[in-house]
Amino acid sequence: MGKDQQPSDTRERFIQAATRLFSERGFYGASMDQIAREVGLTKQAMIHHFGTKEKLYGAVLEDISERLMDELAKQGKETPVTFPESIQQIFRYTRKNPLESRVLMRELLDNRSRTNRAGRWYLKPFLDRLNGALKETGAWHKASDADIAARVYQLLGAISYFEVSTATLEAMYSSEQVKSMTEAYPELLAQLADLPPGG
Amino acid sequence: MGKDQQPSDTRERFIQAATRLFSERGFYGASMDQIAREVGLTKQAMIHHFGTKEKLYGAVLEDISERLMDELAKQGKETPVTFPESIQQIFRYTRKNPLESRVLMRELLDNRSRTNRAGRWYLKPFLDRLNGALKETGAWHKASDADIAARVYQLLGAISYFEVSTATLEAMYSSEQVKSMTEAYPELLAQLADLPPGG
DNA sequence: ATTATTCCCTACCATTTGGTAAGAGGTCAA
DNA sequence: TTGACCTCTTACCAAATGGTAGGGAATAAT
Repeated sequence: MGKDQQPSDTRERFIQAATRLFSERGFYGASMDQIAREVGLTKQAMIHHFGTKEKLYGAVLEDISERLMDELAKQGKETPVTFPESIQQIFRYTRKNPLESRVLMRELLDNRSRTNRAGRWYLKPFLDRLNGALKETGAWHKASDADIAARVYQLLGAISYFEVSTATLEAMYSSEQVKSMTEAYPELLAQLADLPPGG
Repeated sequence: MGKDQQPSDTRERFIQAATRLFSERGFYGASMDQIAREVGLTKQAMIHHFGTKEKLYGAVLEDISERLMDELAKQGKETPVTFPESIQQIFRYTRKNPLESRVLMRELLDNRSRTNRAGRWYLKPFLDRLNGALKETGAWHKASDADIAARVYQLLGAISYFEVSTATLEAMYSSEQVKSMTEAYPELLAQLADLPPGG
């Protein structure tokens, strides 16, 4: 937020560790002491940087949101890309950064109960950007904003859910099966992303 | 599990309260004291019935799994139903029972970190049943188990994710938009469920 | 040289956590 | 009537929780 926001390295390391622990155990399950010790500093050092646990968590979300935006920006820089490609890229990104998917998913779950005080929803710009991309796509020019948002959300849902549940899948099915599912998934996503709107 | 498993009413009430609080705050966020006070009894009374927090949680999962199976069984009783109809029914069910969706989603998230000791995965029969239903569908007869599981998982993912994130959606978009998205969603699901396998 | 600021520490603290110990009151069988 | 459960209670407990208070060392600004 305000301030100069120099990464300060230490701050960055706290955010990294917090991302890991929040992703594994959730907001309530991860303790400040744990996170700080992961970095090799004390809980109070962390409090010095972030103030409260809530604010630390906010910093983590902000960080994730930025990375997702960067990913999309990076993509569009050279070649104009299609919407399905964007979706596949997000999928690949979440595969490479599973921790962030988990934090995001948890945020959606916790959001309702934790006081949504700031009212600031860190992911909104990212979603708006995807919505815009879909709107530019052939059959979607005339689609309503709601239809567009629904499709985008469905795709993100499928992506997050897949990533998040991989561990469970592996416990239920053979790891070969999981592997072939994982490989087949981008194509499935692309199919769905290409599906024209409405019934 | 073992024992006679008489519902015992009190036990049932504990499970109900636990479902609510686990869905709102997750495994770590919900305290035994909170849950018990919700029922109007003491934490120790609850411990008497369930032993530990983990076991209480297990009972909650077991309960949810049973309800989902019942829902599918109820459906198939009179008319043979199509796979898309099953999916839509699950969607309607999760809409009516949002707490359970949330608990399920959280379970997927927590599963990895919490010692998956029992190795018992309460949802497996439910998933197997859906997989079976899809296999009976036209173009899916020859599809691989992995492809089938992938499709089922994608659909369940889209359903859970949608339900779970409704609160967040409402914070981001107008509630009218959310409403129309919600109404459009079953058709989207049916479309996806009808989509033939492979690329 | 001195002040202010940043970063991090030790020392606490009240509260809450999951869980144990021991027993009270009731029901039911022998 | 005795004794064995079952259900639920009060009384504890050690450990962990998020957070405060205050200071020490280094760096930067004056």
